[in-house]
Formats: sequence, C-alpha cells, structure tokens
Amino acid sequence: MNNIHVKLPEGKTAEVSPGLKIQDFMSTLELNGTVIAAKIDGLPVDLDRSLSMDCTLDWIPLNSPEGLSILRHSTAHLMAQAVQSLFPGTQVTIGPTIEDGFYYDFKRDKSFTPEEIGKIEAQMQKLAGLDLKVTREEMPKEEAIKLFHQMGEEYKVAILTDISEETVSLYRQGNWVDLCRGPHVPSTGIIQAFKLTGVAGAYWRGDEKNEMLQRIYGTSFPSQELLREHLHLLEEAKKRDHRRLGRELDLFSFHPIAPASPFLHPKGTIIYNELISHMRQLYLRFGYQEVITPQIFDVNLWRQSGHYDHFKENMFFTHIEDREFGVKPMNCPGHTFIYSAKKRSYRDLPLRLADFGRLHRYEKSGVTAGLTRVRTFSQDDAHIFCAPEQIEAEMTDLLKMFREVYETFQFNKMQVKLSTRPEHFIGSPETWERAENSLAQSLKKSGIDYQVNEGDGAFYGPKIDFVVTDAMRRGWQLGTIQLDFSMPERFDLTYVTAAGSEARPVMIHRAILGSIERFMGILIEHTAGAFPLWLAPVQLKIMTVTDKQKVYAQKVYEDLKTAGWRTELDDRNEKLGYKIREAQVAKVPYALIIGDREMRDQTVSPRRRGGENLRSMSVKDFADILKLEIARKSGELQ
RNA sequence: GCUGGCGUAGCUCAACGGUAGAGCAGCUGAUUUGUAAUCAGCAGGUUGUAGGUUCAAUUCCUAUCGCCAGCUCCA
Repeated sequence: MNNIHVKLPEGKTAEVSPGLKIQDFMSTLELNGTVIAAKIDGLPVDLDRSLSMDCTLDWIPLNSPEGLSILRHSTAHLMAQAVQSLFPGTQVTIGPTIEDGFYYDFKRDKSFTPEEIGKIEAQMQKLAGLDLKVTREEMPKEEAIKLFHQMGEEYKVAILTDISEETVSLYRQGNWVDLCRGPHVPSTGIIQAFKLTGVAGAYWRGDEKNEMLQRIYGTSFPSQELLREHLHLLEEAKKRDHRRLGRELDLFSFHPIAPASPFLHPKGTIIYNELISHMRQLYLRFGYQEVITPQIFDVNLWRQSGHYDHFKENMFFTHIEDREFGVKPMNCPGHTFIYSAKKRSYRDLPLRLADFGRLHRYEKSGVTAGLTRVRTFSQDDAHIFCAPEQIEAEMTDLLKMFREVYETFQFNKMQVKLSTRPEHFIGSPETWERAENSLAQSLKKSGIDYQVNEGDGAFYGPKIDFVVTDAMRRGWQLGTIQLDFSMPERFDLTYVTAAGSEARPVMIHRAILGSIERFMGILIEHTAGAFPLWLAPVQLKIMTVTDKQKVYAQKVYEDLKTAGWRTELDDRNEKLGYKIREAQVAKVPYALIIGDREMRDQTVSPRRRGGENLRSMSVKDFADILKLEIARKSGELQ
C-alpha cells in the first residue's frame, strides 16, 4: 500500500504508512507541550485515530482554548464515571463544557450532599490516578439504543432517538461508557487539577415542565497552579460583589420586611441621584422632556396595553372602592395619555418623553439578587413618539447617545444585538421588515458592528440590545431600543400630517442605563466601589495631623462644603495613618491632609485614593483641579 | 416557582444536647501623633420566626420567612 502524505503545521509534510495512529506518529516527532487531541482537515479527533488518507494535521495542545475545553469535557466524563461507580442506579444525561468549567446532569432521586461531593472528588482522583485509557468506538445508532436501554440509561436512549446520524460514537474508560461525540483526552491521567464547584437542580432539557435532574458543576485546568489562579480570581470577584461593597460602603441594605426591595442609604442615594442628574443633562441636549406619571392605574389600562394578558402574574394589584388597580410595571401606557392629552400634529413630532418613575414588578422568589434583580426600581426610561419616516434619524441620535453614556462609565467594549420578528408578532410583515431595515440601516450608518438575533424581538416590534463588558470581563445587558407599532394602535394615537390627514405614530421605547438600581450594582462591581469623583458619595475627606490644626481644618471644611463638595472632616484625635487608612478603605477619592505646615502656609496636601500625593496647594487651586476632573467625568478603574 | 445550601453581636466567624465566645466596628479614657490599623477599659445576643421532641434545644425534628448557588422566567 502506498504511503500517505500528511501536512503538518508550519508547512512541513510527512510521509507515513496508512493506518498509523496519530499518537504513534506523534512519538516520532518532537512536540513542545502536551498535545491532547488533533485536527484532521480541521475536524477535532482523538489521538488514537488512525491516519487513512492524505490530510492536513493540526495539534490541539492542552493549554489552548480548544484543548482546555476538551480537558473539561473529559473531566465531566471522569466525574460521571465516579458518580456512577459510587452511586449505582444514577443515570447520566448530558455533560457539556461551559465557560470556566463544565457540568453534568444526573437523574437520581436524592440530590448530592456536600459530603457526597467530597467523595466524588476523591473517587475522581482515584480514577485519574489509574490513568485509564480513553477509547472511542463507533456503532450503528440502533445498536447504541439497545445498549443504553440494557444499561438502564433511558435519557441516553432519548438523546439517541433525536440524533439524525445513523452511526454514533461511544467513549470508554475502564468499564465505563458514555455516548459522546468527542474528542477526549487519551487517558484519564491527564486530568490533574479539578474541583467540583457546586450542585443545583436543573430541568431535563431546560424545560420547567420536565423532571428535575441533579447538576454538579466543576472546573478543570491543565495544572494545579492554573486552578489555584482561577479560584483566586473567583475570590477577588467575591470581594467586588456589589452586595458586599454596598454594605461595607454603607450604600444600601435589604430587609426581609420588603424582600428584593433595596433601601438606599444616604450614600447610595447620592449615586442614584447623580446618575439621574447625569441623564437629565443629556436629555436637555438631546431634546427630551421629563414627565411624572401616576403609580397606580385602573386594571383596564393594563388590559388595553396588553400587559395584563402577558404579565399579570408579575404585577402588584390593589383593590379599593370596588375598583381594581395595578401598580405600574412600566411607564409606556401612562405616556400615551400625555401624548393624547391634546390633538397632535406632525409639528409635535418627534415627542420625546422621559420618566424616572418608580416601577414595581413581582419577580418570583428565587430569581431576585442584590440590586441586579429587584421588585422595585426606576429606569432612565423614555418613549419617543415619531412619524415612521423619522425612525432612522431618531435611531442615529439614540446610538450616539448610548455610546456617549457607556463611554462615560468606561464600559469601553460594547456589543450590539438586533433582534428580529419572533414567531408570534402583531402588525404586518411589511411594517416589520421596514422597521428591521431602518434599525439595521442606522446601525450601519453609525458604524456599529452588530449581530442579528433572529426571532428574538418583542411581540410588538424589533429591538436593539446593548451588552457592555465590565472590568471583570463579564457581559451585562444594559440598554435597549424597541420599536413599537402595537401601543399606538391599542391606544389609538394619531397625529395630523402636513397633508392634513390622520396618521399613526410609532413609539420607540428606550433605556440606556436600564434599571438605575441594577446599573448601580453593575457600576459598583465595575469600579470596585472606587467611584469617579462626580459619583463618589464622599468626595473629600479632610484630616488633621493633631488637634492643633482643628480650627483651620474646620474652616477648610466649611469652605469646601459651601462650594458644593461632598466633604467629611476627620479631626479626631487619631494618628494620621489611621485616618488615611479609613479614607482609603472607604474609597474616598481625595484625602486632604492638614498639619502645621499647611496651617502655616494656608494650604492643604491632597492625597489621591490609591496613594499618589499632590503638592501642597491653596484650597482654591485644589478646587480648580477638582472642577476639571468633574468636567471630564472620568476616573481610573481599579 | 423548582432543586440544594445557609441563617449565632452592626460585620467576619467560633461553640453544638447542659440557656453563648473572639476579632473588627461602636462607646469611654489615655496618648497629640505627617501618608493604609496606638494602648486600655466598657458595652453589645429571646442564637431569623413559630411549633415539636427532651429533665434540658443555639444544637435534634417540622413548618415558615429571608439570603445564597443554580434551573425556569425577565414586558
């Protein structure tokens, strides 16, 4: 038989005899690092795969993203093997790789206790220590169904039934076998550094109508060191958790008396109000008018708007004088009444109404979390009533505004998603198409890259969602722009065109920060609580070195306070280092040190949060620096 | 809502069938201090709530509320 030609990375070609296993071929080469799988013509395969024809061969090293994913998938198998050896009768279902780890869902009547998780980990160590060979075999689907049926693995049978291919692959390690596409590590000994990180219930096929399975989460790394690093990173993220910082910095609290409803403390309220006043400044520039609308409406409003049908289980209701009222979960229906309070002309459009009104949504217990999912909140909400032909111009303005806002908060990476017509929709397909096109058009015109989420739009119109990346490289969906043809219809909104005929306006729902509360939570984690000067609840902390400077410090304090700076005075009889530390821990942007020298020269010595010392200067000079920093609204991220 | 875990002083945690202890924070006093913690003393708790088992419950059991991790949902 003729030899075959194998193209290797870096352009080399090797001639090998057909049937040679990749791993045997590998041993003839000098490879750097650990290769745990390979690619034949771009398709990932196991190392025990035989080379049968001319091909291009690539290596998948353990420390590559693909290699890591294979390692984790194999670790999931190792875990499943451990579970089934320890708890016979437990059925396996699926066990995919996820970001930073993997999970495996099991069918077992009892859930796994922490002690059992420990045992599973130990068993995994043992199985890894045996360095079991992981081998692939293929068989006809029907045969596999029989096999898994015999084994009592009914979930695997269900998965197999849904597979369209006629041949499926199985992986064996020791006496354990699983249905899997692969590839996998060549032997279990490669799996060294792993940890099981959690247990949780999960519905079979992600449907809450299905039975609940027991999910075990875990993660796996090429080395103990990398695993430790990862766990350390998790610890760091915990330190930035806004719930923890919210308490430590005295920003907000929660109480069982009002579940999932934040109490904003004075310092948290400053941030909240600064965020709103920041948006108000933009509204002035972008032509918005702020309105205030009722909190509670007759349920008929919610019937008319369609929210009652779709979301009544998420609304709060109250009954009085034989009328039923619903607490508003959103502002838009209220705004239609301002629109239609008088006869509108095309000259009124676009009409941009902004509302920071408090909203209440009954979020199911179990889904709420800190500030990021609450039952009462407000949004930087606005509705733009415009003529259909104005959509594109409005969009251009909006995109500009969105970008500007996110840049201010140093969310420098922004991902944009355009969601199109869903299965169930209202309005005509033509209107939808026109709307989707104008959204896409404006995005392109503004030079914004976006991805299309087919069929993910709201039932009343297409939308654009904005996802930003924070300092911990986590994505957060913040803003949204939604076109709405339904609400103007339902509330019979009209305007008189230039030609004198009646026409239907379009409504654009939009929020940039989204929920202010949630945005605060995200911002706290993004900045690690070290807010830029303009947002900092306490901007300056004046501290004396000894009691001798008390009077002068008091005067400096009064001056800065009168000038409008949020200032605190620390003239306690404590050592300077102690005071500095407190200010630093409280993440106050500037500490102003006042000792004998400053008193003599009538100056202050500013120290920036983080340790940088500025030269001594007069209060006036310092205030100028502050003003500049405020004007830029900038700040370094920690 | 579902699965599991956890509720002890303001915070972080200890004690574990014999009615609770530390550090930090707080208060008082001493110290007068120059860029991330001076020392000493004092005070602080119906052990989330309600039942039950027991001679005795913070500890064991049940229910309930809340929080946490996921799942489902998110106009």
